[in-house]
Amino acid sequence: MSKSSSFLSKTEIMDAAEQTLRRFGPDKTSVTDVAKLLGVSHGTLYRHFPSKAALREAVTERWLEEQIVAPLEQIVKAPADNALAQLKVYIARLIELKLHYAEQDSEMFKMYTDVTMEAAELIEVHIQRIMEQMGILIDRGIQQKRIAQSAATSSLARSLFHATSRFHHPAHAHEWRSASIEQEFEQVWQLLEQGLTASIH
Amino acid sequence: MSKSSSFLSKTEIMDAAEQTLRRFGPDKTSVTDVAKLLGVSHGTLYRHFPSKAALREAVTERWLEEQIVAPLEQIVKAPADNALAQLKVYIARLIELKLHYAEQDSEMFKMYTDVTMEAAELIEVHIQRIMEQMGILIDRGIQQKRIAQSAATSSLARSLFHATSRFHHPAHAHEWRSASIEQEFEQVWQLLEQGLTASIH
DNA sequence: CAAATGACAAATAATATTATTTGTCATTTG
DNA sequence: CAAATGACAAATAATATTATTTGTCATTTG
Repeated sequence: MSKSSSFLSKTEIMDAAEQTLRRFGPDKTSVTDVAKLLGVSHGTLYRHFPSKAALREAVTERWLEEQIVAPLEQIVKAPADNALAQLKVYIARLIELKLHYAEQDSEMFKMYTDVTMEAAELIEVHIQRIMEQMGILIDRGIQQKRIAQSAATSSLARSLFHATSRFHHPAHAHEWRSASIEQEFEQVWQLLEQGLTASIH
Repeated sequence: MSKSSSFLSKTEIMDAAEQTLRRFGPDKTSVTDVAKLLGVSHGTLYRHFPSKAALREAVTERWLEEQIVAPLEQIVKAPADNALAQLKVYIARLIELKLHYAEQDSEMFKMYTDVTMEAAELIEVHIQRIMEQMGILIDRGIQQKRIAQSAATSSLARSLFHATSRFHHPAHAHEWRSASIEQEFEQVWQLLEQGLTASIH
């Protein structure tokens, strides 16, 4: 992780912070550890981030964008003749990604879980991003006459997000080990899908 | 809290434990504190409960039964010409009760939150109780042709429980302060209700 | 003799002490 | 002169030490 330019950039600091977080976990990484990895004094980091919390949040925000929102954007961008099926794929993928990172990138997932408790604003923005993506799929479904226009798109997106919280909210991560969790989502989805299509079939 | 009979009963111990939990909170109450309140040696309590965890769980189980399940049973028992509306009242009341105790009986609610993390079995039994009650209302709704028999009653009950987790699971308690929480439930319910009634209207 | 006691060891928690970390800012460096 | 440094105080965390709590069981009590 040698610096490419003469001056230290936010990105370089965030890269080093992420690496340190993965190694020591969010409880054990200090600003000093990150500075040590970069070969600079810890005071330098305070010229780029106003506080440790700001650095943690910046790293988490980027992680969410790259690891969760970007892969989901692929689904939204892909052409689909059945937007309702696509919406299910979208939500199933959201759940799958959360489960995957909870297991495979546990320290960064813990960081994200911590930030969820502390930085409500950042998380609200992230949820907003997810709901916007879902909104696109819902609108597409309405145009295809596969989803009934029973409420505003944004309300529907929010309701779908909340109704599936158990499957993607980090507070429930320990419940994801259950053998029946996939089946449980499947059944919740059946109910929601019937709600979305009501008065069409 | 003077003992009514010559021998110490489980109930007396649980009463004293509940009183102590309310006063000191689940983190600060020791078995010795409970024994002190009863005027007995702490060893005596171990003749009635195998461990502190068992006592905590017994108290929580009783609390859930009395404070949550019993009031809900009133709704289930009441005669209703519209079982679907009754089902909504049931779930709204479940949410209202959780919110009420989170605010008004915070130490016992904290005890319940702790137990939810530790004693999965006890909580699974409690959820089972709730789902049985919901099952009765769902069956009633099917008979009244207000709910479509799209899946097994127990599956529907479980799905409704999971889809509304955000509003009654203690891990979300801090989110219940949001001003829009009631409206959010209202919208999730609209979607679920349309799912439940699909192919009837 | 069933119920309760209380002395005891091991585990856990609380407190006191020491070490690290966070955040600032006057000074240094390229 | 913008960027980085490093000395410093205050806040926080880690460790060591002491006190309490948990759980057991041989003995006592009504």
